[in-house]
Order: sequence, then structure tokens, then C-alpha cells
Amino acid sequence: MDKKTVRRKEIVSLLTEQPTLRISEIATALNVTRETIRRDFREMTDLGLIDRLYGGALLRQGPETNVDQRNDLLVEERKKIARLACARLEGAQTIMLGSGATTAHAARQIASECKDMTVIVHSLGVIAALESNHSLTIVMAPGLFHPGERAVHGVTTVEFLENYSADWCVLGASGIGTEGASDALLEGSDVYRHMIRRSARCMVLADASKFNRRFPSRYADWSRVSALVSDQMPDRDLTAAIRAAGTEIITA
Amino acid sequence: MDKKTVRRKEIVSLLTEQPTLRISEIATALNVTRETIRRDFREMTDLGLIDRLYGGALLRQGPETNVDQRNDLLVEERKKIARLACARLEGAQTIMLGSGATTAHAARQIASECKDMTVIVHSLGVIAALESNHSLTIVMAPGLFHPGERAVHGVTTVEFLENYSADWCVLGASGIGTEGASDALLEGSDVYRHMIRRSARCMVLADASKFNRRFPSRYADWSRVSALVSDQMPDRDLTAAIRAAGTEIITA
DNA sequence: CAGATATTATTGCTCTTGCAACATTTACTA
DNA sequence: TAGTAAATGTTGCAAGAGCAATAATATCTG
Repeated sequence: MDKKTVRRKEIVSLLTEQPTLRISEIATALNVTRETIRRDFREMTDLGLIDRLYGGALLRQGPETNVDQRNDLLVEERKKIARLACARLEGAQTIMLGSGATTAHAARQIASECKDMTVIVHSLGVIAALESNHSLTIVMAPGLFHPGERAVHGVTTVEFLENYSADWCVLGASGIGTEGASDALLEGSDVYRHMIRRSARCMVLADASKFNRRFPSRYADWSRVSALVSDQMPDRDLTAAIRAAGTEIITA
Repeated sequence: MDKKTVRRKEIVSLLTEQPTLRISEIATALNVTRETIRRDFREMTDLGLIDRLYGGALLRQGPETNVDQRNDLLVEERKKIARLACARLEGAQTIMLGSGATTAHAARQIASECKDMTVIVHSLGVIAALESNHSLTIVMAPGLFHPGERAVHGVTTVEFLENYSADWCVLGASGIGTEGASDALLEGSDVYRHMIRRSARCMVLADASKFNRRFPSRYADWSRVSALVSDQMPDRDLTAAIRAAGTEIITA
């Protein structure tokens, strides 16, 4: 672990003991210059770890994520998927994110691993997962708010997306079948279809429980999907159908 | 209640909303010199109400209940304002809502009292307050997400609003002065100004602690505001200035 | 090992804060 | 109403803090 990481862990640990730190104090304590601490503070602020004060910093009190995660079954699977997805986004400048629990998990991972990315979203849950990372540019799409999904939908949303382009779009799915990815919500599917259209590549996230299920609205056939990210490989037939369209299957 | 007491209550109240205050900021906001604030801080530190920082102060976090009590009082005031505002919206078909804590309170009231209304919003906090009422049509505006305010801002937001019209817009304010209503955030003010333009009438919500304070960005002079809703009447001069522009003051 | 890159230190400058002493205003009381 | 005490404003100065440009050092990579 390099010096920088050690120092920053030390800063966080000190802040859990006392509410605020002054730059001059820790600079002498850790035997570095004040400028170095200032640089640490700047970056840690961008990452949403701390809040700056004139002359110091205090620990950021943010929304707790543990509570949500406990209520959630399938957490481990989704975390794994999130990590895989995030690794694949390496180098992307702009991405679009769909809605749903799996996507929100991916968003949390993105918030902790990525920097200086532009993220276009239409879901409140996804924003909540991203907002701790101040270095991200988060663009919210407009539209009719759907209370169940906590996301916006409709013509307005779709039209808005036409003005944007992304390197990747990252979508969840209710069902993964031989003929493509499908969703339970018709309105969400319209948004997804347009996100795919406006993105260079498309990644679908789905844990194994979604395999071989078909929902009313198919939002993409496999020819439009660059990669399926999951915690397990699908069965023979499904794998064959997906690969036949040139879609990569990422499980580890 | 003398000025000093009012000012110190205000300091505590501001500290319940944000973790720290900087001397220079509140000095200009409350229109006193920094030395005065410094003297306040010294005495409040002796009383154990706050902790000093270099350049500011933060609320002392301990087993003290005073803080909670004051916070509850503030909630009471906001509830009163919310009820008054809601009563005045009777019969409106479409409304626009701003951001901020007071507006969120009003939104909660609207969610419990109103039916079949279209509500145009740009704040996540306001959506959260509204989403329990499924009879409402909630339209979310697009834009750049601002993590601090949990709302969207910017050119995209403003352009979007041009496509909508409303019977009322309901806005919060950081400061209420003779020359109009002002806000601490410049980006929010741009959105507010356009909401006013696109609404037949405009309502500003502000508890008495906001009176005679001026913040960087004035988003409306009183000629553009139909009604100011508060828990108390402002002083003579302020009342006169507001009424001179034809703005109604609603306190009960 | 050399070159490239990242990290940290140093320096010079400006702005902000804290403090103290003194002036002014406000509020209260006889 | 005058006089007094409290509260607030004003000013000058020393120390702290932020910023940007540059130099020095550490770290990585082929």
C-alpha cells in the first residue's frame, strides 16, 4: 500500500475520533507539508469522503448504504456482477444507466471506482448510488415519474436521450432468453431501447435467476448487446443463442 | 426577544441544516460584522452549544436534547407554512415546485391533501415527499445533478421548463428582503426564475428566520411574486415593501 | 539503467481569520 | 430626558490559509 493511501486512511480514521481536523495539525503530525494534505483533501472531497472547511475538513455524513443492502437478497451475486461490469467500463467517458436493483448495485460500484465520468440516468435509485462521488457529472433525464420503479419514463425521456451519446449503456433485465433481454415494465423498455440506440456499446446485467425467463417487453435482441454480465454461465442452448449474435458473456 | 437571541437561535437553526458555518458567510447573511459573530461564537462555545473551528463553527454533538427541540420547533413552523400554502393551491391543475427543505415540507402536505394534480419538479427531495400519492402526475425536469441540493440545474433544466406552463409555482427562499427573494445557490435561482416565468402565479415560502436577509442571488423582486407564505408577519418596513408591489402576505 | 510519470516539497504571493483596542450605537433605567 | 451599560461596529496588524508555478524526489516501466 503506497504512502498516499496510508495517509488518507489515517485521515479518515482520525476523523472518526474527532469531528474536524485542521490542515496544519495533521501536516505536522504526519510529517508532510500542508500542500500535500490540501491535495489529499481535494481528492477526498471529489470522492465524497470528506467535506472541506476553511483550514480543515470533516467527515462526510452521507446516506447509509448498509441498510438497503441487508434488505436485499441476491446481494452477493449482484456485487459480483457490479465488479465485473465496472471493470469493463474502463476508459469510458460517458455512460447511460438504466433502472432497477442490479443497475443500482453497479452504480454504487461505479461511484467507488470511477472518476470524472459523465453518467446519464433516469432512475432515482441510481442517482442515490452515485451521488457520493462528486467527481462524476450526473445528468438526469426528464419524464413522467413512475413511483414503483422510482424512475422517469415516457416520450419526454426518450426524446431527451436523442440529444446524448455514450460509450456504453448499462441495463438490467427481468428476463434473459434466447431471443434477447426483456423487462416487466413496458415504459422502462422504451427508455432502454433508446439508450441502446444512443450508445456505442451495450451491457446487460442479470443474475442467473433471470435466465430462460421471458417478460412482456423485449427491449433488445442479442445482436444489439455487446456483453451480458452475470454471476453464472447460462445453460448450453441459451449460451449458444447469445454467442451466435456475437455477444460476449462475462462471468469471471 | 432581543437581536442577540434571535441571531443565536438562527445560528443554531442553520447548523441543524448544514454541518458547519463560516463566519464570513453568516456575517454577510445576517448583516452584522464578523466580529459580532465571533463574539456570539465565543459565548455559545462557553455555553456548550457549539464547537469552534478556524473560520467557523459546528454544532456540538452530544447527549443534549436542546438541539432536537429547536429542530422540532422549526418543523412546526414549516408545517404551518405548508398548510397555508396548500390551502392556497386549491383548484390548481398544474404546479411547479422548487427545491429546499421548506418546499419539501409543502410537497409532503400537497401529497396528503391534493388529488389529480400535475406537479413539475427538479428536486429529488421533493419527489420523495410526493411519491406516496399515486394520483399525482409527477414530471421530473432534466439537468445536471447537484449533490448538495439533490436537485438538477443548468441550461437543460431551464430549456425544459419553457415547454410547460403552470397555475402556480411554489418556491423556497434563503433570504426575504425589501428588494425581493434571494437564494444561496446561483444555479437554483436560474431554475426558479424560469419557473416563475412559466407560471401564472408565484408563491414564496419562508419562515421568519429568513426575513431581512440577503443572499447572493435574488431570483425575484416582489412584483413577480403573488404571495409570500410565512409563519409570522415581517416587520413594518419589510411588510410595506412587499405589499407595495401587490404581493399578498399569508400568515394565517 | 534511463526515461517517463507521479508524488511531494518549496516558494512567493494574496486573501482570510483572529485578536485587541477603540469608537459608535442601542437599550435600559433613574 | 440624561446617563449608563451593553452590544455592535471599525481599524490595524500578525498569523494562518489558499493558490499556482516550480523544483526535487520517489516510483514505475521497458
